[in-house]
Parts: sequence; C-alpha cells; structure tokens
Amino acid sequence: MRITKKNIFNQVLEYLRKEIILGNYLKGEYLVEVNLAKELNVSRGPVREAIAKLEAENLVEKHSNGRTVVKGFDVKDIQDLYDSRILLENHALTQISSDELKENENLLFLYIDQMKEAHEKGKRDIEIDLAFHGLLVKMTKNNTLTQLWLSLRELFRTLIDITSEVTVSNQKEIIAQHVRIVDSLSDGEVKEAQHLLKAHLEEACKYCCEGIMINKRGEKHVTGKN
Amino acid sequence: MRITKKNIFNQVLEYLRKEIILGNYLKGEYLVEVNLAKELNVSRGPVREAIAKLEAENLVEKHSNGRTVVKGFDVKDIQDLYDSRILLENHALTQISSDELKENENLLFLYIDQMKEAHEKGKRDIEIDLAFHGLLVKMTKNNTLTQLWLSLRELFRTLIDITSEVTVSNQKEIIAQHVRIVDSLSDGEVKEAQHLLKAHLEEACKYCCEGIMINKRGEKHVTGKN
DNA sequence: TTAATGTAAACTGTTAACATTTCAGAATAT
DNA sequence: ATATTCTGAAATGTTAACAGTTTACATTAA
Repeated sequence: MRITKKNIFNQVLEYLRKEIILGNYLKGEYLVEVNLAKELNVSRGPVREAIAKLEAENLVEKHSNGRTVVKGFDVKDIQDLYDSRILLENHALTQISSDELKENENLLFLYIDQMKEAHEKGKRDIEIDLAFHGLLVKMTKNNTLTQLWLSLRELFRTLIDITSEVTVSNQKEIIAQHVRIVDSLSDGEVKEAQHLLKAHLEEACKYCCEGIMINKRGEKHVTGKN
Repeated sequence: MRITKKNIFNQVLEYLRKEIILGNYLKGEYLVEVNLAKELNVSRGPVREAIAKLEAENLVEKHSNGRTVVKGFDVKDIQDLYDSRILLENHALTQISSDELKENENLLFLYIDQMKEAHEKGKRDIEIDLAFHGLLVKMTKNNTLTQLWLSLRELFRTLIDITSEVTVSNQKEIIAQHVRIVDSLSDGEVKEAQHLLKAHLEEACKYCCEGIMINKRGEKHVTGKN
C-alpha cells in the first residue's frame, strides 16, 4: 500500500478493513502492531488507532492479554450487516415527524438528482447513496439511532466500494426505489415505505454478497499462530 | 481522579465519560489532549485513545480541524439510548431460535439467581443485569446486532452506576420482570415477551432519568471557547 | 474603522524510545 | 518422561519529543 504523509491513521484503517473483508487477513490471524508498522512504513501510533476502530467494527477482537486477532468476514456477516441496517432504517421511518420530513424533502430529492447525474456519467456515487439513507435516520432526531447507523457506515462504504462493478449496472432501479420510498413517506404510507426500503436493502445485500464472493480470496481457517 | 499505573487509557475513559454525563464538562467545551494529560498526570497517548472512544459513544465530536468538542448529555439522550436499546433487544427476541433458547435457558436463569443473591445482600449487580440482556441479543447469532448492542454497553453501565441509589430499591421487581420475559420466550409468546421487555426498559429509563437529574450538575450552555 | 497580512502560541498528528507484560522454549528437578 | 521453573524474546502500554497545522492576535494598509 502507498501511504502518503497526511491522515496516516485513516489510510491504515481503510487498508486493513479492505484486506480483512477481502480475506487477505484470515480468521484467527494475529495483527501485530510492530509488524504492521514496519510493513506499511509508519509508526505504531496510527496502527494502534486503526486497530481500535477495527475492533469497534467487529472485524478484529482484542484479547485480554492485549493481542489482536482477526475475526474474519464472510457472507453471513454481510447478511447480518444488512439485517441490522434494515432494522435501524425501518425503525427510523416510523419516527420521522411530518415537519421534519417537509424540512428535508428537498434535500432527499437533491440526493436523488445527484445520483441520477452520476449515473448519466456511468458512475455510482456511494457517498450520495449513503447520505440519502443516513438522512432518513438523522430525521428521527434520535442521537443514538443515528450514531448506531454511523458506526456501520464505513463498513458499508467499503463493501459497496469493493462490489461496485456488480451494482453499477442496476443503478437506475436503485434510484427509482429511492424515489418510491420518499413518495410513500410523503404520502404518510409508512408501512409501504418500510416494505419498499426492506426490499431495496435486501436486493442490495444480494448484489453485495455476489460481489464479495467474486473478489474474495479463498477461505482457509488459520489456527492462531502469529 | 486517582490514576493507577495500569490500564490508564480505561481509567481516563471512564473518568471522562462520567464527567460528561454528569455535566461537569459542558456542551461546547473543548477537550484538549495536552491539558487533560497534564490534569490527570498521564501522557497524551491514553487521552487520545479515550477521546476516540468517547467519539464512538457520541459524547464528543471531532471537528475537521482535529479539535474535540463536548456534545453534552441530557435526559433526551437517555431516552434516545433506551429507545434504541428497546429496538435492538425487542428485535433480538424475534430472532432467537428455540434450539438457541434451550441451550441458554439455564444461563439466563443463572443470571437471575445471581441477581437475587446480590439483592439479598442489599446490592445491585450491574454486570449481571447487563449480561442477561446481552445474552438475549447474543442468542440471535447476529454479529452486527450484538456489536451494536455492545457499543452501547459501557454507556449504560455508567448510567446505571451513577443512578444505582435510585434503582436499587426496586431490584425485586426488576428480577421478577426478567423471569417473566424468559418464561414468555420459553412459551413461544414472543409478542408478550416483547411487551414485557419494552415495559421493563421504559421503567428503567424513567428511574435512570430521575437518578441523573439528581446527580447532574446544573446545565449552562457554553459557547465554544477553550 | 475595516480588511489583509504576518507571527507567535497552541494544539494535533506522528514518531521513537522506554517500561511492563506475555509468551515460548530451554534447563532443571522429580 | 513429565512437570516446573527460569530466562530471553516479542509484543503491548506508556511516555516524551518532533513536525506540521491551525488559531488568535497584533500590525499594517486602505
């Protein structure tokens, strides 16, 4: 990996997150700060910070003796992630006040327009997609709910990033689904919006699993030796 | 605060978490690594780590310039926390297989017995209480759901710890509610279990809000000056 | 007076070194 | 042979110093 001088911690984090998801670090493998620091030509500080974040993302586990072991990542984990995201976002839909919706409707449609724009250029704009879904949660005004959603955000960003070659094709349908969700919400049809959102995310999950399978390195359980 | 030689990072974290919740650091106030390090007689490393965790707990916010500002904590935040916990745990109840339940029923009742034991000694065992609720979530086998719940755990531990003088009185009722929840689950009455769990946590929330109000320092909005 | 510019202090990001704990294997005793 | 104790290596926890950026404020120009 090429590490530039600034924001070292973030670069290390993104590198490790991607490698674990892709299976280049295997379940049971130890992450040793000194070794990683040497490999990546950085000091232990940023590596330590990155590992702490990976722990919060459930990709590694810190033992009581301080050592860090990779938890691995497979299709089941993707499904768990999407299941939980469906739970959070569908709950969010029930908690949005009509005032709050009115205030943010324009922004929701702006995001939709920006996705259309990107799609016309043959691109997929992950950030805007996540901003759209994030706004649905933010509109609840529930700080904890928002925080929980945000704690999954980077993981989804990486997942979508890795699998974008699979998902870029059905961008048009994704955008249409976003429109339908907002329309249902505006009409006060919360149940309908929930149904649409669930289907939307389940489809995304399906494509994501496919995309990961394609890119993932072959599984092989490693018994924990450094 | 007295800082002992080992596990400095954790001590700093718990100190800061408690202080922010109690309102001894106010909304808008800056957390400066160098100052905190001097105040607590430790180096910046552990302080940095602690601040990163506080950020994940939504108690502070890191600006793009790197500076850390306290987000504050009030009754609304407690309600958000409990609302989200109800969401996670009630969803968990729907996802527990009967096999999984059979396997863990004994452990659930063990926790209940341990709470009874503590109660007979006039104590309240926070850890066991949290272990009980945590097991409900773990039984879903959904890694993400479990992780989300765990990310709230320390915050709840601190909250319950601060407010334990209020909640220790109704320990007996809390234990009885735990029993009823497990019984409903065992009978396959998931809806009933959800209803009981929701009421259980809403009551806990109420007592927690009371307890915090008693212990909290008077609010005063500080405009962000170091 | 207001805006622009320069500068020292304050603060974070990063690195490197020191301290302590944990681990693995050799040496010893039973 | 098996168990136990010792010892050095390896890894984490912590500290301290360095580098770069941002902030705050004084100075200058319009």
